[in-house]
Amino acid sequence: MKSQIETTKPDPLENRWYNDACGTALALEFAGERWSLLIMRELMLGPRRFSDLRASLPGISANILTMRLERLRVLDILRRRQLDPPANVQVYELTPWGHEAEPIFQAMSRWALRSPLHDPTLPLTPVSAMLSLRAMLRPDHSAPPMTAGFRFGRDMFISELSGSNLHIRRGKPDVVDIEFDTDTTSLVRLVYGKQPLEALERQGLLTLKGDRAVAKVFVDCFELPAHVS
Amino acid sequence: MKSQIETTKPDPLENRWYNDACGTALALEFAGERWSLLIMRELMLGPRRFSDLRASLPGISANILTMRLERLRVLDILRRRQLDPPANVQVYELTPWGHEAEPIFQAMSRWALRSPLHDPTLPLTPVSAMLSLRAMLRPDHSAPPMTAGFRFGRDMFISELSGSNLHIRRGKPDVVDIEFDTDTTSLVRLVYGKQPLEALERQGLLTLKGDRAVAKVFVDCFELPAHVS
DNA sequence: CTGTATCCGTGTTGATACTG
DNA sequence: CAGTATCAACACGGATACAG
Repeated sequence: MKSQIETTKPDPLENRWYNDACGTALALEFAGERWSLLIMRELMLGPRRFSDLRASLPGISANILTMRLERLRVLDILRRRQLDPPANVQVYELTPWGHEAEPIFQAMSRWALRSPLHDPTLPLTPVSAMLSLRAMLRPDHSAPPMTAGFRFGRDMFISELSGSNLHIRRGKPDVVDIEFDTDTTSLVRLVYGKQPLEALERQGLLTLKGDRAVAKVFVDCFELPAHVS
Repeated sequence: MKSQIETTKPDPLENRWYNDACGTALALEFAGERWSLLIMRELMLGPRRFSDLRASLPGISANILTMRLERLRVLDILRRRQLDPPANVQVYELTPWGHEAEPIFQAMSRWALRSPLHDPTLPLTPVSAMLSLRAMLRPDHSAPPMTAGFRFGRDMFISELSGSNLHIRRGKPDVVDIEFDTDTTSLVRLVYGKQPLEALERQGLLTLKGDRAVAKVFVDCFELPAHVS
């Protein structure tokens, strides 16, 4: 069929699945293959290494991850970068345009979490837990600006809440108003399950530093969408 | 691996691809298979028949369409409905929750169309053309409220522009301020390519009814996002 | 005519093992 | 650690046949 000589490495760009000028179809051609969007999600809060990604995406196999990364790279959604010595490792990071995909994740989350099939006890990566906060920030909350730190083992984040904006970056939470040291599932139970802070602390699932009242104000800024039917 | 006896009809619900509490992963389990989102897109502006869908989704095969429809039905994203006599045909229509997926399409479109790989000359279905108008409505436009009708052969729509809202429904455009009789590609050239109305009319690609000045105001309410880099 | 089911060739996916 | 190679299983798309 193709008049073109077959190349050893198939060009990811000529693989057009849908022949459609529609933006949705185009997005699906870019990132509609299995795993692609989840890889992008894991990169939304900063560069990651190959093995980080593999560990965060339970079930993906190495060859598929390689293929997806290569395709996303060719499409200019992400880049591969060699870290300066002495680290000297390579990481994958989103391009500015890749970062602009975040509204897709927010729209998908807000829609899908309304299903009664959502199971909040399933595991969650630190990145998706943090991104979910941004997606589920109540537009009508009235909390004052504050900073909150999160420690999920080695993964640490600093978030700055200010009005309808929640800025998130990786980093050791040094000077923050409140700091949670926990795992992602417990954070979900606290923030979305409205499980009492004290109960989680008593079970040893969460440690809070900072003002307890401020922490409760923070938690109340977030809300899962209501289930359908 | 599975301790369960295999059923003749595999339950679409037990097919969990990603084991992840993240909303994005859940959305991808619901609608991440090939074609699913495009089927939903085609239903966003009203019920369609099996053969309508098949014709709108060039490349899908009948068995795949059947499988996707069944899965979306079980998930309560769409329903199958028997039209009253004398029509007596069955149609597929989104549930209210299915309709709530529209922000996903908007986010995907706005993101993907910024790629230089977007080819606006590819074919476009009437539904995606109309939906794109809603996605690409400039938030800062200052046009007064107006109604615009669209005829793409048998597919007819009425849109009501009012501030930042563009309501769209199927229907014969009877009492509208302006009416376009054209094909989707020409509409794209007019609205996003900013090709002059008169040029398209001269080529016989478009017929306008109503006030020409109003039509130009309408067209200027829409804008494609700028390409990256 | 509308929609569904079955068969089959092909390409994609993913688990395992392996290499620089 | 960061991938590559191999191979089996599955999903896809096309054709065809079937049912209302």
